Amino acid sequence: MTVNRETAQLLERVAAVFRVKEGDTFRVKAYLNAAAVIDSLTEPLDELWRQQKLDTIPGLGKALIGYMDEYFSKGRVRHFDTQLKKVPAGMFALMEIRGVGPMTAYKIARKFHLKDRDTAISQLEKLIKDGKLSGLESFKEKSVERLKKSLKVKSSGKGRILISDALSIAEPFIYYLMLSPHTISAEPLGSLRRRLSTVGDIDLAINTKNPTESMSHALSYPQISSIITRGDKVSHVKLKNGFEVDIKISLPDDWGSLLQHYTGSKMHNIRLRTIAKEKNLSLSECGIKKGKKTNHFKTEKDFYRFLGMQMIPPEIREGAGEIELAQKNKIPNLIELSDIKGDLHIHSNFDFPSSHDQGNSSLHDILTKAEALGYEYIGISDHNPKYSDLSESETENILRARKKYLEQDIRAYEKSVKNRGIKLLIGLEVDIRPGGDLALSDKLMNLLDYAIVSIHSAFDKTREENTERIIAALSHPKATILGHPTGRIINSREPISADWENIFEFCAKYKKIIEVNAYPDRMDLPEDLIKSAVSKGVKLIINTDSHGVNHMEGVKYGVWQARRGFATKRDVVNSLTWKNLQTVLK
DNA sequence: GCCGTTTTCGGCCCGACTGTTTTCAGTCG
Repeated sequence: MTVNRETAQLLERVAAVFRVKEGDTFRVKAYLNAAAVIDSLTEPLDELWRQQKLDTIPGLGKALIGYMDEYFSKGRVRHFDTQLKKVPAGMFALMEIRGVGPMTAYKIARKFHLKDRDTAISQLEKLIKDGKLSGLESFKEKSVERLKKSLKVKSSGKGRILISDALSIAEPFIYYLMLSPHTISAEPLGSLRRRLSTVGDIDLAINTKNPTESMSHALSYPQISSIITRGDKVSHVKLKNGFEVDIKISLPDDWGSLLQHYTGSKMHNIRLRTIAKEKNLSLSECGIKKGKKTNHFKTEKDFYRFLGMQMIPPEIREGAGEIELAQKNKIPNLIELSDIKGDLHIHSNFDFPSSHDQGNSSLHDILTKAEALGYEYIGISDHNPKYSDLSESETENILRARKKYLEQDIRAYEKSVKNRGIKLLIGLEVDIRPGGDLALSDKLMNLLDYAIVSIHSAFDKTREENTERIIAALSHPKATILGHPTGRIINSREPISADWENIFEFCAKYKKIIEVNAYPDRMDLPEDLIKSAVSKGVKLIINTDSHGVNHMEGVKYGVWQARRGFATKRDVVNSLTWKNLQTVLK
């Protein structure tokens, strides 16, 4: 578990104790809000604490910052320990079951003395089996059945998945929804619509004049294994592949309100409603209430306009200042997929002793795909030849042979299809070694059109060491691009620790380019670092890191990620024409 | 607990769904 999730969970548990032990619901809200904010951070909380930047996090005030100080310096918080001791610890395990909140969990854990977090669930299962649970106050047959169902779901439940995987589940469902003559339109909602790199639940919305028919059509989707809740406006189902999907329905007159409401984020909506409340407006998925009159909205643009602000793109609705910008009409024109004119991080299948995995597509296939994507140029950036096994002259021979091979290939391609003249750059992805030197000599670096430099080893160096090695690597004149900067692999490897402000200042000064790697399990840079880079005037490049032509279509993930970091066309060098790109790479 | 272009006090988003409590509490997003 990451440090952010651990800390958020601690706050959630303390909040749960406050919830069941005293009446102060606003303190509970404050703790849960802080937990949600910490969860949404992409930088590790302990890192921010070391840099004394906790006071920049909204929702953390004097008291909580004090507790965080204690937590990170001593490993525990006395006040929290005192609170947590007031309840049987088994309740925290029960709270992980869907439909079981603090009150229910506490009621069960107290009655049956579930004191152990690790065994509480199995004890609960036994209690149900023995029929002892229905003895509880206001917990009858139906509640037990519901609990049983949730326990089943829990055991096969899945965590957050990559946006690419979420889309592959959502898109066939949306296609199915469109088959109904009652469906006017259908869209993803929530984190999927905001294009987060990972998605928990999949939410889908249906725009229809016949809600009853549309809901029953949706619930007949053949991939559904069970219907968890069923309502006129909202239903919740589980698919055969184990993922859960929320289905929301709206009439055309309320489509804008519904999209706005369920796209969130929660923080965005809370912020928006707090502002609206000051004008005596009440916001919900049903529209905007002013006194007794409810205003309806067919589009989100109308919804935001009514509130006196610009339409806010879904990707930046995180309650992180975008509302204030929209009120001042200052939402930037975010980069779009159609702005992208090329991809400079593509691995080919040219065969040589490479330091890491090679691509599996030929240049011919890569060019064909590039043309389909409407590109003006591409760059081939295979990994450098093995550093320790080869002499400099052997490496040189490989690089020269590769250049010859690729150039032959592009000439053959041009002849065969009379293409529009896609320009080819022959580059390399060069390892940044643990000490900051490159895995290619200065002399050989000069054979390249450009180099992407990336960390592929020694991820656990200190913040200072990583900062130094990255700056050292980027100091080579040919090292123009820093590839997948943080090295994170979502759900499997943490980002490296580095002083990014320092690195970005170096990049701005020496015109080095930071990659936004669009590979779905990388999505690297994280969005808050993109924001920081953009604010310092650093140029970005959105690359796919393709190891096969099908990966090249994934550029959209990088564009979405860049949008989440407030990047505009001006910030992204592969939106430049071929001519202008060449001057940037020089 | 947090927060502030009407505020350092007095507010704190809003509604759907479920089950059981005949008017609401708990949970979720």
